[in-house]
Amino acid sequence: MTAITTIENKPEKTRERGIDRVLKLLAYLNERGNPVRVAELPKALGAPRSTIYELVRVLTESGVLELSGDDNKVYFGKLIYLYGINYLRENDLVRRGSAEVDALSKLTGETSELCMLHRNRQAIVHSHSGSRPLRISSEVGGQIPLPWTASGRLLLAQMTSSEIEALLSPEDMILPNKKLVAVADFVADCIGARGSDIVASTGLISSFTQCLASPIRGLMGKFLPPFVWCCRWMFMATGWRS
Amino acid sequence: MTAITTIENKPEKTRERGIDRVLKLLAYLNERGNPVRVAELPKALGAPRSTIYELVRVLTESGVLELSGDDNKVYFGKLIYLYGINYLRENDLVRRGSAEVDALSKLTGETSELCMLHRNRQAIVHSHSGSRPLRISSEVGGQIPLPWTASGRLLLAQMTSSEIEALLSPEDMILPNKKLVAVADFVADCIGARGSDIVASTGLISSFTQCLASPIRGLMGKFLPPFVWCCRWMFMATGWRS
DNA sequence: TGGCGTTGTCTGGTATATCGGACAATGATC
DNA sequence: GATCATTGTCCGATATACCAGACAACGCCA
Repeated sequence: MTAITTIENKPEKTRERGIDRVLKLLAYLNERGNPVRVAELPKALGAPRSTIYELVRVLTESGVLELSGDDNKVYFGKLIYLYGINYLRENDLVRRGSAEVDALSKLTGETSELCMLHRNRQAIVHSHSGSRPLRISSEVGGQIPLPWTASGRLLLAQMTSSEIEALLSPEDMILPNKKLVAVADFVADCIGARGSDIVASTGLISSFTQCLASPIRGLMGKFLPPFVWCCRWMFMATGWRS
Repeated sequence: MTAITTIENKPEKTRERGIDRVLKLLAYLNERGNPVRVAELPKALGAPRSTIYELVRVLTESGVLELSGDDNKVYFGKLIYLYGINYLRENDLVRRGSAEVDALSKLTGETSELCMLHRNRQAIVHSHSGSRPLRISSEVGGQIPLPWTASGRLLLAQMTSSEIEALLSPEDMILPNKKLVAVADFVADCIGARGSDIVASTGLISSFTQCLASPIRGLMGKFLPPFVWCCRWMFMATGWRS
């Protein structure tokens, strides 16, 4: 469910600092969402082969990345997971939000998820699948195009039209059912979601699916900077019980 | 529950690559387990002030780290969390292990935790608190001295005596009740745990507490390299029901 | 079996990141 | 108000990381 993008391979002869390359490498792996062959990283990241092999060596030695499989694929390692759960110790939002999502899912029997805006996608931070035999859910860590869901509209509700348009890529405007979402319509939906406590969408990901999304606000009703969080429910329309 | 260590500040005039400094910085924050003032990092990491301020700037800009509070403290950012949950997509062990831990906790009513060996500590990867009014648990992400628990003994069971001794620091041999664990006794416990399916300890962290630990093995009964995983139960002795 | 493309490692040159130290701003103390 | 210690930024020198390109090994294909 994730789109693959390749970083522009500008043949400009500027050296790049190793740290910057590492950050891009991690972002790329996150964007891909699965292990990637080391050999394809130089081209994907627009970096020299020797540089990439050396960075991967350093990062796998430290445990930040791990090599897997027979064809020299690389992905996030357990150290990153360990560091990541440290984040929760100082950030109640994800912990409490996850607990609320679990509770909501049990209450309604439907898939509930905690999402955040990450770059130009929505990232699934926590997910609790519904209990009904037929249900839909996203994979935790996955990144979904914003135009596909009500939560996508809600996450962009506080932005200006030009800010919203800057985040959209042509391939993300195409729904899984191949239908095209008009940019103008999507922008209007986002702006229309402004100030709403709940936003709904129907039949975007597939027929009969509905998405309800609700913003997570900070104190005094303000959105948490940078306005990235929301809670959403994904369910088959036929099974909803209020 | 974490011990604070400072990286040796050797005044050797060797420059250090930025990536290496970043990895040490992340490891230090993980070890500390809470936000740290940026100003104390140079000394803690044995690095020049300008270098550290620059690295922190780059990492906070990218979202890997976040600044918090009024006194310029830094800790892991949401990007690290996001990258970390990606790890789960390709690593069933943590996901299934966490589910098992949850199930075990519900079954027994006691605190259950998934742990791994990380450097010279045991790291709490997942925890599910018991349901009884009085219960003990560790904080996810926290790192606990190995001599304090049965799981510590189990995690080191496959090592040689000298390997075990190399991992022990004097301050970790002191229990929360101020009693000193003899290195020789601890090493004997570890070696004694070899091949066991379950290891128990009583009254280490506090009187009346018991810890049961069980190894997580790979196929063919082998420990998963590098033999880092186990599941443990922490409970008050008076409440145990088999 | 030979040719080809890809992968992974290695090496020396040079562009620049790292560093020490200077300096200004800030807050605490006397 | 002066002094002191600490913090955070800045700058030029230089140690070295980054890079292009060479090379060996490997697998695939005709």
